[in-house]
Amino acid sequence: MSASLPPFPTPQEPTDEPVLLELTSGADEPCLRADAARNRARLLEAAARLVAEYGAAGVTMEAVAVAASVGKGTVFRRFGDRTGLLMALLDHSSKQLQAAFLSGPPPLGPGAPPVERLRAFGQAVLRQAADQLDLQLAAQPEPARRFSNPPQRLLSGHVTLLLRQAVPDADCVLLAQTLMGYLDPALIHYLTKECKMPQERLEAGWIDLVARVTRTELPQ
Amino acid sequence: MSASLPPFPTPQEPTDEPVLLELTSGADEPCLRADAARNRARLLEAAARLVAEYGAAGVTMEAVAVAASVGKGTVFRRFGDRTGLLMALLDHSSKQLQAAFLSGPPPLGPGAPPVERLRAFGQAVLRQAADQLDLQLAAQPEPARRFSNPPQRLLSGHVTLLLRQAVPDADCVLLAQTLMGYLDPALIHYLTKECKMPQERLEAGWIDLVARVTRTELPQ
DNA sequence: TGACGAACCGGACCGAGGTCCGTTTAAAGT
DNA sequence: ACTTTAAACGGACCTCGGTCCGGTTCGTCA
Repeated sequence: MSASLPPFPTPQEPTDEPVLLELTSGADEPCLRADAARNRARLLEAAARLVAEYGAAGVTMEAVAVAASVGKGTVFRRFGDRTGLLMALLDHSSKQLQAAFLSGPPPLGPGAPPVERLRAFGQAVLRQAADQLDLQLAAQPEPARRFSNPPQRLLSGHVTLLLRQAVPDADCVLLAQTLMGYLDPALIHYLTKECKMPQERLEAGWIDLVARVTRTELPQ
Repeated sequence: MSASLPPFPTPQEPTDEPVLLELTSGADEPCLRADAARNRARLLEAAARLVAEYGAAGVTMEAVAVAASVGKGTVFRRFGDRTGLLMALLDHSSKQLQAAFLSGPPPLGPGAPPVERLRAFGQAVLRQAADQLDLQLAAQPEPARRFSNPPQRLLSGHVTLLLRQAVPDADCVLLAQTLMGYLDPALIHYLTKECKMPQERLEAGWIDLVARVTRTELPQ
């Protein structure tokens, strides 16, 4: 456990919370017209079917359009681009994770000391990446936007807050980005698929990394 | 300086060095036929011109082919794909950096203690990324290959070796990937361009990160 | 020098992402 | 019910990365 920090039963500091909230409540679906909503659902379902059958690589914008009996332009109007469509597919489990660490039970949610929450957070992200790896890889935006997309910012924002509690006088934004880098789907793919590392090693690596970054001792 | 570590005047451990060497001596240009070599040079020069004039986004495979008065197929035959061409453009400065940390003067090259070399390494990479940022971004391969490409592996391999000297009983491969994540061009772009962070903050962040990861004290 | 084969060349071709714009339609107001 | 209008629709169209294959050229060996 951490050395000089009292346990933190407080949910979060209210001063920093708005940052997260405004990112959480993305104005994703302002209120779609009836036909638009119907087509959106059709498209998502068709895309999910294609993923299940041919993998993420099989999700061609035109294929999705055809499978949903919808014009190609409609797909782009609704989701912006291919990345947007794939991220929409990931949205559900993404929201679940968010809820878990924003308001779920400890140690992931509020109530546990920050370092413990950090450990749980990494573990949760690593396990979510284990399934969905191909989809998360395919949903990765072009490099220039990898860090600016809302879900990514929400996650790193959360890590930043936890770090601020754990190591108040560090440059927590930079440290948070470093920690998030460890959870990059592309890295996880490389380590697990190409280097054949077992999941447990990645999780142990995360625990160790958190300890080093926060300058605390390893648990147990 | 580091606490319990003796200074390391030895260049590198010879046992691990082959790993780096085999990566360094990539069989890039086995010995091209005369016309092929000529076209290769033409293409690189044309590509560089296009970068200078329109930025990396202007480097279209066909545009390069036309500017070099060469068939489109030739571009692909020589460089494989767009990423290959852009990486070839970066190759020169990339090789320079390699030479600097493999056999250059300390603290970057052999002769300085590993933690000091790590600090110098990050600084060098950050500064090289500062120029060439657009090019390095554009040269980024698709996510699934970001970590498997030779230059990346050479860099992370070097960091791994340094870490093995600094923190022998850690999982240095994972720690090295973490450190490399901090030096990701996409992250640097996000932090400097979108978050407006000054270069100095990134460099200070690196120094601090190295200290935390190696569990040493900050210098000075 | 002449002939042979491997390497190279080039541009037609294909697939996929993304844009455009004329047409259709859902919903709100009269 | 009728008009209106902003939003949604759809598919032709464009660009660009990547492939393919028939024709050409370099280097070698006799």
